[in-house]
Amino acid sequence: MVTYDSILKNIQKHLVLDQEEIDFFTSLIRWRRVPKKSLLLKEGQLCRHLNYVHSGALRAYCMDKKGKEGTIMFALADWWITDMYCFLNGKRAMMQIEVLEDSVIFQISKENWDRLLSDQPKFEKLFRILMQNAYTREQLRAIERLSLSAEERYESFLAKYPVIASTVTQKQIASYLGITPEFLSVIRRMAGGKRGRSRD
Amino acid sequence: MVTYDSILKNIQKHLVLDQEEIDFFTSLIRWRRVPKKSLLLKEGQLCRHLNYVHSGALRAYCMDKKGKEGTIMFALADWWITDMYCFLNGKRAMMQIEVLEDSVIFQISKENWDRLLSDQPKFEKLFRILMQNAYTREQLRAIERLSLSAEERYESFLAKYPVIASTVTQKQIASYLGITPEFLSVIRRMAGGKRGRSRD
DNA sequence: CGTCTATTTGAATGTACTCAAAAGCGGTGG
DNA sequence: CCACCGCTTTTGAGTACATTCAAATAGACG
Repeated sequence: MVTYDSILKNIQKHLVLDQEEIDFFTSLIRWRRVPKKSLLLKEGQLCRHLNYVHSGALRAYCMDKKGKEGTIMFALADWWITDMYCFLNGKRAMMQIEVLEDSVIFQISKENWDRLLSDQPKFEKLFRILMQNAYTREQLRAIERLSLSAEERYESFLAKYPVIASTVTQKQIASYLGITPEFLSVIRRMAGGKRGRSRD
Repeated sequence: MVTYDSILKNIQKHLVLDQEEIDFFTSLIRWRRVPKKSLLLKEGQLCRHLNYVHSGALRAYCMDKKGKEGTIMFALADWWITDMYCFLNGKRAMMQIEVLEDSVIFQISKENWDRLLSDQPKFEKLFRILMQNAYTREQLRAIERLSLSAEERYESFLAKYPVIASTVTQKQIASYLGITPEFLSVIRRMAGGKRGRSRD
């Protein structure tokens, strides 16, 4: 029913694998169905797994002391997601990972991840590339946060992640952009006004 | 005069190298003295090198359309710095890297970096770890930006990077935190006031 | 010593937030 | 199938946090 095609294709964008390596890799992962609204990771838990999203939608977020949510990332099909810092360092999670739509994920445990990297160092390259992509993405986000207005960040988000934008709520987008949902609503009204007027 | 000890020690925190690997690695890097106030990388240039700071201080920043600077990162002794996205993808730099103090750096060109990774895949692990550290650092920065006030972000910066804080100007710290130097000055006055009053 | 930039200070302004309430929308059970 | 419930989105008024601009002061460097 659920095959490893998606995750293997994702990996084989970066590595050439023989059958033995494929078998070893697949022996280390397990697939899980996770229902909408469930929490894949709760704050304070140990984060034991790295997750690949086969289908569905997840969101990682954290709470500030006033209870306001800050969305750290979204993960749709073909994305990897975990609380990376806690996964790597065996610390308790600072974030929660919430299931936005019924999803199917592949999980690799920290133990198996360590085994994968020590037994098959070839996979170092895969994770080097995934980490460098994640790094450059976060750095670009920091740059946009420093140099763009809330409205420009919203436009940039729509342009970069149109599929996410049409999957998640505005409240969630607002918490990713670092603004309130009320203010995002104002931004959308203003932007709509601009476009509307330009057609006169 | 300048030895490879510092960079080799940095690498050997993550990898065990034999003499041949050390020789190969050092054959791929060159050291450079760079004077204060010079630009190691200019916006629009191709970013051809990954830099390791042996001594001194560098800063990466970008300009928004109003000419306001946003500091992306600082790099003191024993840090790695480049415009990673452009280094990896051969794009023109979006950021500038400025020399804050007379510095000595080790550079590895993109060509040599590619060669290093293909000839000595062992180094994949090194860069996987450097990338994952950079990623988790940027992610934490995003979290703080989402959930902390300007004053709290400043306190966190002081706690995390005391050496940087005492090396660079307040203007530069402000541009890293995403606030104006005037407002940072107000924050410092208020914080000083708090500490002062608490001694009454 | 003079120049240049960083830092401080204050007033006026603007951007984004809080709070409250109404409207919209989706899901669920009767 | 419809009515209700809960959550999201919109709207507006008042407010707070942070910016801009201008000017004075302090520091660093040649």
